[in-house]
Amino acid sequence: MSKRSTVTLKGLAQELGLSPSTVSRVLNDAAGEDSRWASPETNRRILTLASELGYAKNPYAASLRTARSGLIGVVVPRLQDYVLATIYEGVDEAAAEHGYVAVVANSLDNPVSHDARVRKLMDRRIDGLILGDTPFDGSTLTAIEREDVPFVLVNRRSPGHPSVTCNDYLGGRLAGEHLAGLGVEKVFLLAGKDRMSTSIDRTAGFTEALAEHGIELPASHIATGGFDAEGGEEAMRRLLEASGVPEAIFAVNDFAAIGALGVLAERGLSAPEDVKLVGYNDTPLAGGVGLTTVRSPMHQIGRQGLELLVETMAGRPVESRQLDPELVIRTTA
Amino acid sequence: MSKRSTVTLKGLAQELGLSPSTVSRVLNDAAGEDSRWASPETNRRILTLASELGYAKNPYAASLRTARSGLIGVVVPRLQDYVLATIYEGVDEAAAEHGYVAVVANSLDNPVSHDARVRKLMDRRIDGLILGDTPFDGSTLTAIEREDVPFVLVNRRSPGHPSVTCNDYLGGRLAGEHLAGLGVEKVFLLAGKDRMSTSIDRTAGFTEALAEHGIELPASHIATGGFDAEGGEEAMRRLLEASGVPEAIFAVNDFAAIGALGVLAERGLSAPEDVKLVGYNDTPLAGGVGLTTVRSPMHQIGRQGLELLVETMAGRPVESRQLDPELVIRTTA
DNA sequence: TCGATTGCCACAATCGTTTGTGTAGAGTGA
DNA sequence: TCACTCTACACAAACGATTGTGGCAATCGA
Repeated sequence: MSKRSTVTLKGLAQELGLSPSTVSRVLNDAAGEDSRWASPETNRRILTLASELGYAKNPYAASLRTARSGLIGVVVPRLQDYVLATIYEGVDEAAAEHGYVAVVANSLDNPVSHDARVRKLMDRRIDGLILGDTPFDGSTLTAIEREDVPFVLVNRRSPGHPSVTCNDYLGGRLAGEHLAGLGVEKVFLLAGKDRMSTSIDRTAGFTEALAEHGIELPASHIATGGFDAEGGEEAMRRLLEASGVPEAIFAVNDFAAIGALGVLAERGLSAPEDVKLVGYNDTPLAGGVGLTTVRSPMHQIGRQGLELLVETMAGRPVESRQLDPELVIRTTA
Repeated sequence: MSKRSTVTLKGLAQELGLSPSTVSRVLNDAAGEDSRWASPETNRRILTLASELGYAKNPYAASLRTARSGLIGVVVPRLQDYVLATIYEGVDEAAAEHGYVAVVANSLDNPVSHDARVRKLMDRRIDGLILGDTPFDGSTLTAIEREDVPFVLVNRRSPGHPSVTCNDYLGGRLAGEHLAGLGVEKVFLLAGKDRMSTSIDRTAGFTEALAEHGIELPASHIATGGFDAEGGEEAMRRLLEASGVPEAIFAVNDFAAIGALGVLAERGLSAPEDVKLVGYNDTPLAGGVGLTTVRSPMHQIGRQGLELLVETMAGRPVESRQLDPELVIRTTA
């Protein structure tokens, strides 16, 4: 714990009367105390002096030599979004366990911004990339594939690329089954951003489950929009305007659901009395307002995303994972 | 845009028939096209070839030589918190403008975790540090002051250290004045975590404003707790249990306010009919549920925090800044 | 016309690690 | 006893930039 660690490998070696190479090998050996690179006695001396002097390797010198940075880039649409923030926490946690440090960037779901952010991360010589903002068609991936940095997708999937996501199709089904079980007939769907697998899959699962129960979902009962409260409000207003009041609503995102709830309240409508409402993700606020919702394993998605990435970085073949969601029944449906 | 940029400074120089030093100076000169380090002709040749080949300097080699990393560390209690996520976005944005890249870490408001995260950032040789999790007494700062890395506080202040915060005292006053103007007498305060300036200052401003209107706030009407929905629920329950139903409530955080709203709803109480409610920060959800709240300039706090940091890194003297909040009246009060 | 300046550029040391290659001595087996 | 294999290290060459120093022409001032 000295002033701004100025203790170097060479310094250590000198102090110990050893050569830097030996000290380096011992310090880097995972075996630690009983590294095979030096005598037990020497091992001990190196380790203790290093910790005494608070030696911390200069990551730049090391990276320069090894051409590995120990950095993992993460790009998300927006960190303000609780869902992505949670996923990132999972990534960060797992990254730390594997000795990496994660660096995030917001793409705002804007291709230009996306490319700029990715480039900036590349310039930092990241060892791998985790993408949380990839559309279903994978259109933002072309620039990345040209460089040959390993990457994996999280939250949103795109066919042909390794990803870890929630099983959104199943999630949609859970919501559909539940609502169908409630005996409703006229239902609205706040579908989120089209082109994203989260929307596409949840929508597919939902409509299919409804169909199996003889409930049909005309296009006029579906509205796309943002995944946030504002997006939910807006979509809700449009549907209300065009098709009147429904018996039930499925919003593919809790925030959108809460936005919808606000709009309903304006009209003097409340859930579940006037209309059943189910959301998606189970964010803390859902608990706060008693929202019935589909819980997605956000944190796990992040963790496993990172793990999948280290696999691909190690050159091992990987396959995408889908984590199961779970229906959480509260009061709104 | 070649494969994983393997083009180096030396390579560029060779290609151009120049020495690396010249190329380096020109490339690093902010003057760009008309750098004074080489002839106009040479300047042009260097710049164009560099961009043609997609040359990106190896930041590790550069950092090794210059002992500057271009990295700014940011530690926040939790990125899941919308407020901190927004502040971070501000930091990140301003950092990019100044040529830095920001790296975040969650401390969870846990001293052990805090120290570990800071250490990890230090090991990465960050050039500066932005702290969003400092308690009023500055107790988490001792380890940091020992190293001599420049740092600034954001969101929460601590006397004697440079910080940029919301003028929370004023924010508290705004809430107090507003509620007093509504003619209420029995009011509750959900004060958040004690020991944090955000709580302390908002509480002080609020109670003083009330006092000026002859309204007193006994200790039994104040509850501390987390800054999230859960914390708000819990605190609300305790107060309700101990002191009955109030006429008004000020929660120092929107999420806590929404949590309280949920608890009120359970009891069949609603705002503003049964009880007036005002929150703090003006997060998007506040708009969604019609919450009257004090808007704090979160994004700006982040931006200016970074700017204050670059000032101190440049060795210039700085002083703390307090940004003014603004009352946003919606429906709950 | 001559010394001084300026413009333009090259040399070479250096930052702190990592890692391929050597090597002296101790131990081992036949 | 001899040829070998280990053990336990040391040497030295990278990695890719930055930067102090220096040199050679051309130009300038007086």
